[in-house]
This record gives sequence, C-alpha cells and structure tokens, in this order.
Amino acid sequence: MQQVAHHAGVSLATASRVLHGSGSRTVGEELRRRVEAAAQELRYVSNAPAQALARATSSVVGLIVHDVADPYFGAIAAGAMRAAREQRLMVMIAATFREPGLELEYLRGLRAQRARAVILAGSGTADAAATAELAEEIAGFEADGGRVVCIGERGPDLDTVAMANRAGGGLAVRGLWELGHRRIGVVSGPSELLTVRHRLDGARRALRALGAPLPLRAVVEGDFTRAGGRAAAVRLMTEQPDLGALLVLNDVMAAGALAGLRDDLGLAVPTRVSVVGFDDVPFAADLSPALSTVRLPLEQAGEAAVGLLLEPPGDAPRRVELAAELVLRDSTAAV
Amino acid sequence: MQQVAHHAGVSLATASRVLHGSGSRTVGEELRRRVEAAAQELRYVSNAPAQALARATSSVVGLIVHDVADPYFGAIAAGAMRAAREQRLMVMIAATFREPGLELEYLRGLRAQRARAVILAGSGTADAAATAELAEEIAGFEADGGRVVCIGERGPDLDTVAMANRAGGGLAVRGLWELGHRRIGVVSGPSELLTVRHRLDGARRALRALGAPLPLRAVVEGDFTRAGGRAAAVRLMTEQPDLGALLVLNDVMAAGALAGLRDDLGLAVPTRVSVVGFDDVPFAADLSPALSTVRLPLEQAGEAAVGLLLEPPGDAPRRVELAAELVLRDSTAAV
DNA sequence: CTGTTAGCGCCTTCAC
DNA sequence: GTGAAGGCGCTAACAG
Repeated sequence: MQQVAHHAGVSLATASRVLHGSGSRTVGEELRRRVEAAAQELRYVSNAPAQALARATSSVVGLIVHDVADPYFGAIAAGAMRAAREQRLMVMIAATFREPGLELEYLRGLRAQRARAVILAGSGTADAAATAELAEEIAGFEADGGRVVCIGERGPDLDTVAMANRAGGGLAVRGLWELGHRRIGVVSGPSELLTVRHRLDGARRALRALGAPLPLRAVVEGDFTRAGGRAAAVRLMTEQPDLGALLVLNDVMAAGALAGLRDDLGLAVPTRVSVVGFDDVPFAADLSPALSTVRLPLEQAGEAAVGLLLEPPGDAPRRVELAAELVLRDSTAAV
Repeated sequence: MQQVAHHAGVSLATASRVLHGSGSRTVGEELRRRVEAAAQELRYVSNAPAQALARATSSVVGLIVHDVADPYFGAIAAGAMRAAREQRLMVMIAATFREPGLELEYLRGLRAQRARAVILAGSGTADAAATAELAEEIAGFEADGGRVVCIGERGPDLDTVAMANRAGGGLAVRGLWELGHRRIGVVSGPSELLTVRHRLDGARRALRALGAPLPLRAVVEGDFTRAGGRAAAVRLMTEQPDLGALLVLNDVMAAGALAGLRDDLGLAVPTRVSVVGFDDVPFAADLSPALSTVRLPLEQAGEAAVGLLLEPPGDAPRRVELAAELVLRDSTAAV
C-alpha cells in the first residue's frame, strides 16, 4: 500500500482510506481517482491478516459441521455461504467427522484465526463434560468479541436457530397414524445427539397423546449414516416383524433402511411397511420409493444463522424458530 | 503473548519460541515449562493473523467449488478437509454457485487472505476471456508465493489432479455396447464446461472406434442439475424415441433423468431404456433403480489436491491421474 | 480533506 | 540459550 500511496503521490493514510475506507472519513475526488489508478496499475491486493491485526476484527466466519459430504450439512452450508457472500464474508469451514473432540479443537482454531463469528451447525451432545468444555471455549470466544450461533439446541444462553425437531417427530407419527398405522417403530440415531433425542421425544409424546405409547422394543438405534440406518432397520424389523411403519430419524439413514428392507429382508415399501424419513435432503424424492419425510428448511437455517451473526450482540440471546412440514411421497401408504 | 512472557518471567522472544517455535532455536527445559504453564493459566490463544503478517505465510488453504450442496463437491471437499486436518491446515471454502465471475472474485479474496494455497475444484470453462483473466490472477497468486492446484484440466502449466473423464466416457459407452445397445444417446451438461466436453468426447471417440459414430441429434444439453437432467432426458427421448440407452454426464442429472423417464414419459428403466450416470456420488446406489455409473474417486481427488499443495513448488507442473471405473447396477440391462 | 504518528501481535535477525 | 529491537501491512486517532 506504501507503494500505491507513493505512486499516487499521497500519504499512506489517504491510500488506506480510499482502498479500504472504513467509516466516516472521505477523500477528495481527485486523490481518490489517483489512488485507484495506482492500485490498479500496481495490481495491489490488500492484506487481510494485516487488516485483521490492525482493526482487531476480521471478515471471516467459521462454520463447524460434522461432515461436509452429508447432504444435511451440505444444504446448511450452502445457505450459510449464500448469505455470507452477500455480506462479503469469507467462510472457514471445519468438519469434525463426528469426533467430539474435534469440535473443540476447531473452535479454538477459529478463535486463533480471530474469526468474527462461528456457526456450530452440528447437533449438541448429551455428554456433560464435553458440553462444559465447549461452553468454556465459547465463553472465551465471545469474551474476545466473537459471536457464536448454534443451529439446533446447545444451551439457553446462546443465539440459536432452532429446528422444529420435536414438532417434526410429532408430525411424522400423526401422519402415519392418520394413514391407519398403529404399529409404528422408530429407527433412531445415536442417543447422545440432542437432535436425535428431540426427534424421538416428539414422536414419543405424539404417540402417547394418541393413546398408544411407543414401546421400548420398537425403537432401535444406529449410526447417523446410511449403513447405520440399514443395519438398524433390518434389526428392528427382524425383532419386531409386526411393525407396519417406520419413522427413521434422518434421510440418510432412511436411504439405508429402504435398501435393507428391500435387499436384506424383501419387505415391500410401502405395501408391507411404510417409511418416513427426516430432513428432506435433496435426494429424498429420488429414492426408491420416493421418501416421505419431515422437511426442515435447511438452507434457510444456514442463512438465518448468518443473519443472527450480523445483528449486534444484544442483551438477551436471540432465537429463530424454523418450522417442520410433513411431506408424503411414495414410501407411505394407508392401511 | 507479552503477558505470558511477563508472567513466566522471560522475554517476549522466548515465549514466542516455545509457543510457536518455528525453526532452529531451542529453549531450555525450565523456561519452556514456565512459559507453557503461564500460557495455560492465562488461557493464551495465539493470533493467527499476526503470525501471518509477521511470517508472510498462513496456514489456511482455499477451496473453491461450484456448489457445496452438490454431492460431487461434497465428496471432494470431504477428502480435502480430511487431508487438511492431518496437516493442521484450516480451509476457507467458497462457492461460486456456478457464476463464472465469482471464481475470480474468490480467488482474489483468498489472495487477500494470504492463503497459502488454493484448490480450484470446479470444472474449467471454454470461455477464453474468463480463462485468461483467471490465469492472470493465478499467476499473481503464485507470484505472491501461493500454490494453486486444479481438480480437472485447467491448463498444462498448472499442478492438477486429473480425473479420467475421457476414459470414463469411453468406459460407459463400451459397457453399454457390450450389453448389446446400439442406439445410444447422451444427456450432456453445459458444453462450455471442460469436464462435460471431455466426458462427451470420450464417449464420442469410443463410439466411433466401435464403428457407430454418435449422431448430433442423439446428444442434448441441459443444466448440470437435477432439473436440467430431467428436462434434457425428456426432450431427448421425445425427439429420438428409438434410443435404447442413455449416458447422462453426471449423477445429479441422472437422478433427474430417471425421474423424467418414469414420471413424465412412463418409460421403464432398464427394460425400455438403460441409463448410466457419471461420478458415482453416494446416493447413486439408492436411486430407483440403482444407478449404473462411472465411478470417480472423488474423496481421493480432494486428498490428492492437498497432497500436491504440500509438495515444494518444483520445476515442472505436477499431475496426478485418477482412474475411472464403470459400475453396473440396476439401471442398465442387456438387450 | 489530508498527512503524521503510534501501535496491532508476532517473528527474526542480531548481539550477549 | 536468551534478550533487545526492528519490521510485517494496515488502521486510527490526532493534528493541520
């Protein structure tokens, strides 16, 4: 920048003002033109780290997900990045690959980068120790002036974009009920994930309200992956062959469940058993049969998270609630 | 760090050496311990931008994709991030949402961030002007000491991870041929994308070698999206109803094609028409019917790209070639 | 409006 | 092995 200033015959400060002009200070037309020309000619590229150092704030926001290849996070990331672009923010992304310790490590890394904010997109966990450590790191991050927003519940004092996981679980179960299903099973994910707990809880409550409490044996747990869904669904239908409908707690697992039902067990969907997934990821409609599922506005969640980051800190924690919607396709049938 | 040094009763330089110790200088056991204790106690977090400024190099690498929500890029990103984690690199991700200008803009942004390197994951384009501009920016980036690697062809003088797009196109066509298909059509993507051109070219050559050149009317172009694939497939089968097999140039489009054939045209796959896709994204096996496709080692490509980044610049451009493999599932049948 | 002058937090010769 | 001092590129008062 020194060079640009010299080349344009102005002071360093003036060059800085026209090039990065932050704030009220304005520069005369003539000088402004000269500086811009010089920058152009010298192919000047500003130095973001230096700016970050001087202003004690940067234009990067962090995004921590479990797995970028998972369409659930892909959709959230897409929404967040679209919003980030509008705000001219760069996003630094980190994937924990579902290793709990990595979330903490990356948050620390983002703190070292002096990220202006970070979005915790993955589900919180029921592990108290891990949660406490994370809370401490979050506090540190915020003490440094950074903002943190969670997608999904993480704690009452955090800005969060809340997904209707409980309501969604209820929606699914009631939808199945209305189709005439009475023997409903649940293919669940790892029970330490809050997201899983909430979805399951929503389903449980709805069933209880309907007068048909969910028996323990009708719930089986698997990894939050395709293979996990397949194995769990097969196990559940083997142990409880009288089930007529399955709620699978995410679409990726549901894809596996569909495969297991068809290829491992030879059970026809939806004639023999109906299946409802959760999330409505892009490929849900292309599965065989097209998956009925609980739609969550994933991209919108990513956008909303960036929206919260932009708002000034505020006294009370902010929340935006996103609704769920049941979409019935071909994997469910009336009985 | 000043504080840590003071707290440990050592100089700033010593604290720096034990905390970020880059290089030959070593610190005595005793002092080292004291500094570490002080850092721990004061909850010191190093300042990456300051380090970047002082060392004139950072630990962030950029990753530019077209769309994070696209499973093709999701898989590449996952591979790249896994490798980045092993190297303790942070990755800054940017999505162009297929707007050509954005690639340039983001590359510039990454340059401003003083990223140590950037991976251009999206396909190159046949637009000469855009390519030239990009080349210039790449040159500038490298002049600043940054490294650039491309996934897919971008130019002979760039480090690149080459995917077997041509060979894959040939593989698909020959596979279909061996199944007895003689009337093969191609659902293509935007012809300005180099990836598309290479895949199509591979198919063309193979067909010519087989003595049955691909007629122009048997190729139809659509967006590189689900909707694009659907529309193009429907159009192609409507105009050329005698086609017995379709090569769709990526899996996302193939998902759309399958939907269109089934829901819009009522054509049975694979009995009436066989379909083969390209990429083998994770959901390919879950489509209805399970999609036969040309598998590309996507995650591996991401990892390889990071691998290239790490190697010292070298005199000649480096290349790593990744092979394609035809995987036949249920969307293809013999005639 | 424009220029001067201190730093921002850290690294790195260079002496000790 | 350890400390002192200058500088990385930029911003932000503060004077003119």
